[in-house]
Amino acid sequence: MPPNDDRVPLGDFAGLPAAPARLRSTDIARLAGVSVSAVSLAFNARPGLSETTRRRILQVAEELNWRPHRAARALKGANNDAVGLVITRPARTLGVEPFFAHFLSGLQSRLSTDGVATQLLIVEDVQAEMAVYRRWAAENRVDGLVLLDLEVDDRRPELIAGLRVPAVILGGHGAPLPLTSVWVDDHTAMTRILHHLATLGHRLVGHVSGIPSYQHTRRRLQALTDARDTLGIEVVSVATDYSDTQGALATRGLLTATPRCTAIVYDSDVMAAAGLGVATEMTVPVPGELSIVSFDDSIITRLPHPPITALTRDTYALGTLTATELLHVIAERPAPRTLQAPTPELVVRGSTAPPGVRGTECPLAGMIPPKNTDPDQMSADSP
Amino acid sequence: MPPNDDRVPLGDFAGLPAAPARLRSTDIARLAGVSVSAVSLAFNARPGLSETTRRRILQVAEELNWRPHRAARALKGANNDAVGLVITRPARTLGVEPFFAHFLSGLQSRLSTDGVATQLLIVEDVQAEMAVYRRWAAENRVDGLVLLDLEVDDRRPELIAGLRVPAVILGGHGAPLPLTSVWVDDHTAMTRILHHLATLGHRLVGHVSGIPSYQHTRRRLQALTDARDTLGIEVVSVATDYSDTQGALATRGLLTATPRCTAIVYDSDVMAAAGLGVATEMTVPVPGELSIVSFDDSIITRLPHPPITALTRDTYALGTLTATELLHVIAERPAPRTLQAPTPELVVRGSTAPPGVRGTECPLAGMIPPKNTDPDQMSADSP
DNA sequence: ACGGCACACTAATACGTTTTAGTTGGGTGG
DNA sequence: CCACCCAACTAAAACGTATTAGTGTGCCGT
Repeated sequence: MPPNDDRVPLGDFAGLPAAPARLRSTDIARLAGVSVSAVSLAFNARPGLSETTRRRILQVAEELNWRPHRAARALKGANNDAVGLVITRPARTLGVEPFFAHFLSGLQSRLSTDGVATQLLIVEDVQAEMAVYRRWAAENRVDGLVLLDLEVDDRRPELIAGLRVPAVILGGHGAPLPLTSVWVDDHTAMTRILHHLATLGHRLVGHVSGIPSYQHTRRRLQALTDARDTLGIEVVSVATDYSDTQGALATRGLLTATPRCTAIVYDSDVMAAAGLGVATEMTVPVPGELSIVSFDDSIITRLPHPPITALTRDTYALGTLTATELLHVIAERPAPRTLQAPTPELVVRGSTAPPGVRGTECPLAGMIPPKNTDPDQMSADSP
Repeated sequence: MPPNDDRVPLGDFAGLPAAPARLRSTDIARLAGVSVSAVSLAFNARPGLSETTRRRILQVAEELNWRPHRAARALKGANNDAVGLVITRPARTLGVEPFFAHFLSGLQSRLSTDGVATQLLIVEDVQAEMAVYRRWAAENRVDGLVLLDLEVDDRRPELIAGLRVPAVILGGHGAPLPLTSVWVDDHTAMTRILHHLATLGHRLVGHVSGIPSYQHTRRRLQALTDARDTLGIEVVSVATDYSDTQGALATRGLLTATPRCTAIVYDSDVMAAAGLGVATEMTVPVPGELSIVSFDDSIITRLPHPPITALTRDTYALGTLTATELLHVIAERPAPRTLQAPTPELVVRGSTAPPGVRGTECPLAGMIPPKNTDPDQMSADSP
């Protein structure tokens, strides 16, 4: 029996509840009076067709809203027009972290200009994450991958390189990596913060750090160690999981210790804001008796009073940069290289001041902007 | 020439830089001593194989990290294990809005339990969005779609229904829709806010609304109109695009008008926080002379001082609910139905109080939560 | 002892493209 | 006038799996 010649190729299905028959390239070919090969050539912009024929084919296809079936196309080794992004943090906390949303927006925005979509998946742990990479590679599901939160001794780059999937790592640096990497100079960035605090006169500084196994956390910690000699600053670091809960807890711990630090640096905006809340609650005036700096900037650091001094970087742009690099890796398969994103700049706001300046009898006076509406204190994003 | 019998099926490629040959079901079949059909039966859990054979096949596949090529599988009409989500808001603002991040987290988290990924795409306008739906449908790229931000005369549901793609709409209600929809009773929710304000004694209330063409915005506006008769409240509404900039602008406008409203309701948490900033800047005490309520709750409403009274809902759960429903629609293709998500509950915090109550000489006294540090207590003090 | 039948499995074909290897038909140079 | 070539197109062979229609077995009841 000849294959499905009984299909209605162009039924008038207006108003019919029955599903319309799927069009195939043969249908287009027939209507355009050419062969299927010609249709393929037209759609892939390959030479071997007269301009008139090509246009006729495309027009017929356009009229019928026909497009090559992507599975059939992928079967021949074509691109998937999709890149994968697997996230291993707990899903609940994901929405809280502005970094992800911004990064994802930038990433997807750049990819969209090439018609590439993002495959997003949330998993429990690194074990599951690696299983997903295996699966996707075996299934040929994505054209490329983005790796987040590179750890110290991370086995994922090796796995992915072995699977021969194009990928870009965010945050990798140091040991030669088998994959292209985009990284940020956290050391210099952290040093900027400490330099600011040292200039103000702070000598004992607290640090509420993120997950210590992440490479970028390590770079920040290294900067703290180096500052001891360079800037004469002593730093007490507390590790957390980036949650506001742990950020608050760590703050409470730092503020009850003696001698008490006069400034605290937070590895994320969420924790910084939570820390500010704790300080307020404990009636520790900010910035009168405690200066607060956030390593990450977002709406969360700009909204509280006082607004929080923070390192600002264009996370959205970091996403587009990563996307551009990934598209390049997919297209050209170049040798791995390491790319540096711009180092975050310090934006001084109301939460930092010289240490030990007591407020008036109203313990919160320092937090309240004076009657005048001096815009510099409120929102100006420059030192 | 026989097809690719020259391929090395099981080369020892350890350490070889050359890409390993892709395994196919024939390779697994040969190693397991069965036919390709048997491999297929094993992988699709179909009857017709002895348990021993099935296990042997699966084990061989496992050892080689082989999995059916998804394109070939999709060619036979199988699922894509991916649903599509097209977003039409400007990419830059996306990261700012916690709603999206939470919703997406919940959605993807639920989908992940079924191994389904999300295809994310950001586009410029509705025109482009509909083109994407057309393309994805023609290409057979996704198993289902999620529609956001349903507008008043929205043509998208009709299009998607015509394309025969399973889909779930978020926010649709009223006119019979051709697709399953998950909606929230914004009318009742808004009425809860207004009731709270009316009880406190407010009579003139400002409203900083979101995009007016959205259906959920319409429902909220209707509640405002109804409140005029029911609660004796007069409401002045200002339309914005959900950005903090426009939220601040609208607030400034409302606060300089005479007579000045004694409370402002914001359609989003970002705008509410921005509004609080403006009020502080203009030295309008909150909640002394101005009460502030946010329609959406997030970390942004909880962090400022005073923390902002808000309608709280589990956006994450809204995402999982939508995902569950979509998976159901994909699997069963039931007739369209309308599903109601839980109505948001009002959480009274420090930003609302009876109108016209001046504070002490320290204008922020009312804003500071008491010594206790229990966040639950901060939000549980309902009227 | 034999038809029948369930079971375990296989051969062959279909899915809808892309690609390779042709096949025309007309023009061109010698 | 012929050999040759090029442009324009087509026929047929992949791509890797799922499925349908079988093919042998061994077992059962009568």
